[in-house]
Amino acid sequence: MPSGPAAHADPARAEVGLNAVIISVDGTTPKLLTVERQPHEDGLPSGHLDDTVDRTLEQGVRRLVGRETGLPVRYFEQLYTFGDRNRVPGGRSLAVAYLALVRHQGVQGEANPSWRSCYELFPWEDWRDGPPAALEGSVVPALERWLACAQPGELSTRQERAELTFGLGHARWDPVRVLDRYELLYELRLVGEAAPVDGGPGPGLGLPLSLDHRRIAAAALERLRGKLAYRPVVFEVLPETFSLSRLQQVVEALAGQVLHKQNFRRLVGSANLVEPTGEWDQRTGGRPAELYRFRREVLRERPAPGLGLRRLGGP
Amino acid sequence: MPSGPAAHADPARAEVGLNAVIISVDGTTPKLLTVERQPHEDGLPSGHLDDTVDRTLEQGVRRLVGRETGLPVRYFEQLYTFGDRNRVPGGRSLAVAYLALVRHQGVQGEANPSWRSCYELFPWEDWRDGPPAALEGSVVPALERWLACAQPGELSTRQERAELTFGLGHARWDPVRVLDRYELLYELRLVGEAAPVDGGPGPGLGLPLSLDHRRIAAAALERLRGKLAYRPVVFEVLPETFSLSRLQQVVEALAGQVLHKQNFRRLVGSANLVEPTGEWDQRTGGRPAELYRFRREVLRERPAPGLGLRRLGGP
DNA sequence: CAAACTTATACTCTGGATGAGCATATCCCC
DNA sequence: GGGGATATGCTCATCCAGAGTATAAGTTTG
Repeated sequence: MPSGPAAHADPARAEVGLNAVIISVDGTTPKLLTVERQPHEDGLPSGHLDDTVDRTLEQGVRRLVGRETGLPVRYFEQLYTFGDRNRVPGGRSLAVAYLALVRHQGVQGEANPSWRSCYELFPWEDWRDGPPAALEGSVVPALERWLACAQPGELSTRQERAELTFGLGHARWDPVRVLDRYELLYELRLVGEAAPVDGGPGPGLGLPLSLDHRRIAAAALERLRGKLAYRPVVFEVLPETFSLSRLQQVVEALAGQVLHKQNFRRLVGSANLVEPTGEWDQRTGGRPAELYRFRREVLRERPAPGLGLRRLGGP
Repeated sequence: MPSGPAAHADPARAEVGLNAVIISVDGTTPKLLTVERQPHEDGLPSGHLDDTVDRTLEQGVRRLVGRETGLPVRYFEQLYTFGDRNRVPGGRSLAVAYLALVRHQGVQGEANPSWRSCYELFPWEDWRDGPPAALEGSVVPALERWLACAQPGELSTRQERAELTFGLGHARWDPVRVLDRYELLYELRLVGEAAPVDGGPGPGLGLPLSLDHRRIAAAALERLRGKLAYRPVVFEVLPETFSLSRLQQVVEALAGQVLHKQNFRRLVGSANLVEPTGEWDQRTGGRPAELYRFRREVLRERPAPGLGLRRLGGP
């Protein structure tokens, strides 16, 4: 914020870019929206702040998402502002990134928007069917090479970092540390945006995006997973009514982890975030499930009590 | 981020402002640095991004802090980007706010920098000597008036929000919810920046700052208190060596809460964040205290294990 | 139609972390 | 050397998260 009207040397007016990481859950798959930025190169929906119409940053993002996707966004949250001069070719571009949550629905438009599984971008993040193949197959060997070529003094530090980041050794996998993991893989040149190292495994892990967009997506997934535990954000990707099993399914999809069913129910119940509707879902294939509704009043009670999952507890 | 070089209609170039909330601890008082922006009006150190010298946003803040205060900053963290068009008089100003931590030392300069107690700005946030006077004296009565004039449907919602935000009724005081509290007080017109309501208490609670700077400071304190629990940030305001009591004192100052001494030690010990130096502080006035040093290696182990205070546990 | 299976829901047990108190050690000051 | 103050070590109760077991209420199948 300027100390005065800053009349003199025109201090660095910068273009204000906006990026949106739009996330939804389709069945059991968490998805994010990409657009075609070049032929055969996808990236996040992006645009610029337009001073003539956007009163706030969030309104700018809202306009941008509307234009590129037409999706009705149910939740916005500012993620981070990127301002490195060398971040994009051609000089400074300041970009404010937002996380947006929507209920899943189809999209089409001239920018070729499409839904991508989050785990297409981050194949090592989905532990619902046990340790992901990408971990054992690519990450662990690469980590071992990285440890092998460490300076003697660095070794224990590298080792500890690797174990904590990827939950190896004694450490437990922490679903939230998405960005840490992406950045370590970037250092290891295991993801496509980083130029592959000689003799490294060919194409790189996961689907690359333009520029640093996959990094931004990692930050978004990290933020979302973190928030699941202490803010009621899941409900923004769910329909009006849902069974508790569906709620758990969606949380598991986003967290990339299976949860203990009974304990999940206990927590949801004690958090007082949902109320029964009296209706029942008959299409379960077993005993019908009661349908619940999010008690949206809790959003007014500002310190929203959260889902109760204090730590995303895995099995 | 631009889809192309954006040559055409010059999409909304904005001035990029920078704000810094510089925090340290002086004895048992957490302090933040203000500068004189107008005669008799203090605010946060602010400036603009300078494209010719600042390669990154953080470098811009570093330069700004250096110019206005000369303080050596030990930790930077981006807080939030404010972009409302009507935020400051005279059109859009985009401002990126940063939290900065320094070891305490004197400052002087032409902008009249001075250290202010955080609790001069937020008198209701310091619970170390029991419930703060400002709570009982001003906040609670104002909350009761606010509840009294609620619509019938709103009452329970308002009540729940008031209780959760300020730890009244069954709810416990949560040291982290600094911003929630400030914003509620702003709505109640209890803080000086908001125009006083008719019949409201005169001057408003706490020291006001320019524009929305006190709100930014609240966001900073909230972030810092939150981080105390899971990232080793306290050490950035402490000297190289310190006793465990001093460490606890500083945490208590920032958290605005007294902690159980024995449990604090247990946690610090198990978190493995500090190591004994073998030296002893003789000036304790009692049994000498062993001096410890932060194991700075843990910062390399990226998912920094945190202080162990999973919740800032009060008595 | 009954057995087998699937899914939902309820209750119990256990280990660990957290909150709180008691006890001891080592200094200073009088 | 006793009292006060601070540091440090240990124990106990409580709560909660993780994990297991049991029951209810449907669908599918022989």
